[in-house]
Amino acid sequence: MDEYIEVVLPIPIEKAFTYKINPAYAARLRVGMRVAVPFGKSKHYTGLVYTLGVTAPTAYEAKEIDLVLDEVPTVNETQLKHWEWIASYYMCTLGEVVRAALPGAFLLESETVITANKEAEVDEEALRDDEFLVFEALQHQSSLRVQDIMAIVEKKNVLQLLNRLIDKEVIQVHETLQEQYSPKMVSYIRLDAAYGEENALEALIGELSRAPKQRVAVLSLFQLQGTTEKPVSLEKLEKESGVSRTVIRSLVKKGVLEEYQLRKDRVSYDKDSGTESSKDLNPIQSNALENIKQQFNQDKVTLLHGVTSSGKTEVYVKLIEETLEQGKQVLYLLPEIALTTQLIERLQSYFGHRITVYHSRYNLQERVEAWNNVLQCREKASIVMGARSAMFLPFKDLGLVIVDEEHENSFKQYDPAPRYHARDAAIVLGHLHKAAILLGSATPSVESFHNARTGKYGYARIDRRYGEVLMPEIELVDISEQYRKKRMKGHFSERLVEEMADALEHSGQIILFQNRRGFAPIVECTTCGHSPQCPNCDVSLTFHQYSKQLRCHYCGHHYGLPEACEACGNATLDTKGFGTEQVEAEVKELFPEAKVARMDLDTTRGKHSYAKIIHAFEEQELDILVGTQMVTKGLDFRNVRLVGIMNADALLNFPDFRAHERSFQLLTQVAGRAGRTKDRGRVLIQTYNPYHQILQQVSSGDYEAMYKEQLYEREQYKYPPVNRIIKITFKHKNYDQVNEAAEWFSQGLRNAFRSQVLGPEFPPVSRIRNQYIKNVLLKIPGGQSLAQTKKSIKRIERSFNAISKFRSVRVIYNVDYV
DNA sequence: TGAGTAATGCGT
DNA sequence: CGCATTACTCAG
Repeated sequence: MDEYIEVVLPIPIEKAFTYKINPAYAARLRVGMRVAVPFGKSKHYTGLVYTLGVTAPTAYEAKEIDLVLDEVPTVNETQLKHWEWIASYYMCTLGEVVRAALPGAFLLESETVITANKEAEVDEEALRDDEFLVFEALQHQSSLRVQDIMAIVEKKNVLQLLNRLIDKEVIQVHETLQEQYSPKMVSYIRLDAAYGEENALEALIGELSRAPKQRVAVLSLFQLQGTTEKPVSLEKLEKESGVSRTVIRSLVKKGVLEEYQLRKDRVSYDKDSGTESSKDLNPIQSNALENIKQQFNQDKVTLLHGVTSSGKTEVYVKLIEETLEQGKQVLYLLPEIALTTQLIERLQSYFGHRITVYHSRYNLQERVEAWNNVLQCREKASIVMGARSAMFLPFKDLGLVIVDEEHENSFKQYDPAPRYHARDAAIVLGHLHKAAILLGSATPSVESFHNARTGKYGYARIDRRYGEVLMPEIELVDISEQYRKKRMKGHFSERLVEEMADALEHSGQIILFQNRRGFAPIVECTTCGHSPQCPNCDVSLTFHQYSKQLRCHYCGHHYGLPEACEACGNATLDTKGFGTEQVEAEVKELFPEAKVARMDLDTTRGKHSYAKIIHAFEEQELDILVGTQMVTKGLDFRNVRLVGIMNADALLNFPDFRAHERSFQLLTQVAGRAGRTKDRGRVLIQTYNPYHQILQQVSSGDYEAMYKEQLYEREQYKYPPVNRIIKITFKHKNYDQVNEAAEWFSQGLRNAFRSQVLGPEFPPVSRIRNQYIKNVLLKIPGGQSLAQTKKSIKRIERSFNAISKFRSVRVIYNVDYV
């Protein structure tokens, strides 16, 4: 009797696929193991075993799996449950969740490999130009990938070419499947066993008298082995003896030394770190801690609302300690951007080697190791700190989930699917494990605060900064008035320049925040008003001074700044608006003595560049740091005396129901960077509109006023938290088709939901990478069943897809769109 | 999603 | 007409 299983593939297809299994495998197959399976005509994919022992399909002949890739399941049942929830809640396929959840190295895909056909004689004369190019390339390289061929012949479609080459018996094609993960091996050196005896060694030294370098190597090794019990690595021996690796290798060849390999963890910390005991809490913190524990006892998700630098981390540390004592695991989620070495080091000083860090800057191999550490419940994975994808790790027994900076909207994945909110998905995960769940923020999201207010969540508050540090003094500067009086120096008001000079004089540091990178967002011809646009997207190109380039921030298209206007030919191009680059340039002019650095997407591309800038600022090698959002998150600099916000209006005027909430959060967070020690910090906010409610609320630090006002507005206009929203996006390269499709779909929605449908509307940037975009917003009132609503949407989608002209329009769902 | 195939477009 | 590009279908 053949046995059959269901397999989930990491592709956006709703259903699982049935495969036949070799009876030899049947006994050891478990749900959650990875298997390699053939899929389609030539592809092989990695899939996850989803159901065992299903009945044989009748409608088709199931294929047989290629290979079982695991000894033990890579994914546990709790994870599968959690992923199913994500797929159904966020309206995507389980396969898409699997793709996002598993480290890339776990998901092997077959690749077509092209090799020369050694058997057949090739008649070079009979080859066409492009065929000859491939033939020639194969004389130098033993194998080529399809993408290599594309590069060689500079064409996208190489299928016909390959087929001709196969016919002419020039090449052979086959599929390979390779495990991408390999443990890191380190070479170690020891004396060959034959020289274990003292006199043998002495004789050896004598023998080597004519090879001084080799002799030094042997002596150093002997010395190293004498001082430590640990094995001596090749690298260490090289360093200690000052002898090159060729000399050592020649000794290995002679049989004097022996080289052997040991597996090494890519991610490891000193065993000694983490000995520091946790700090005693001040009364306010202990109070909060007690409060939190009480809420936990009632199984409530709890919101810790603590102002910037109030010492929330210390409270977390206490909770983590207690969880570890119960032998349970801890998940500590942070937005990517806040995962700075600063915070990680701080936690490591308490918990050291018990922490595993998991985020996007880790490479494939490191992620696999982290995954396996969690899977095996190793001590070093007792605490996992990471960005949103860390919650996909194979936890067995979570006792505590912390979501820090809970309000950050970067917790919501935007593209590709699954478009999940890590905070909300982590809460669900926590519930599955029956773990305690804590959300932390200085500026909670309106949603979470609302949940706390209505009693759904527990609530604890710390409203004073740690160590009696005062909240910074916030001053609003009216730049429209300054412009009128011609008091502005570039984009700097008189007040800001004064305060900067003062800060520098007292050797305090300064952070300047401008929410735009590049030099100027728009270049405009003063003669004809033309401004260069991106050919692929509906946006003006941003000017970048350092590269003298115009650049599109959506598709990356760029070219050198033209000398003259492309439309009228006059050399009268001017810039409009300003970004971080320009702020940096102006600062350098205003304060030529000061050391200035810039921190934005452009300066933090490299793997370590981010850490470098932060480190330099920490060590006070820099006086002024100019940056985008990046400077607002989780950084803790002792010596910042002044924070300047170059233009608050750019934030406030965002066309989005969350713009005000977000502005409040962002401004409060940046402001919080100032004065983290005894000296009271100063914050200057430049704006055209100093009487704006939000700015008033920021300067008085009145979170509740902001909350009340926002809640009122959202009740009026039926936005979250009173309603849920699903954004449905339509994408197609044809303008009319998007319009028609969106119109048809929203008509269907209106029939079902009437006035709850908003749009369709073009977003501010209505074309990206040559795709036109139109959005429809569906508002779902509190009482309405979400599951039922989604079913109706799916039903509409089915009839939508039945219309052939709509089928090529991509439909994207974004549930709880932020 | 991505590979294969059918349908359509393009230049001579 | 021969080839290349694009659209569409389907996978176990």
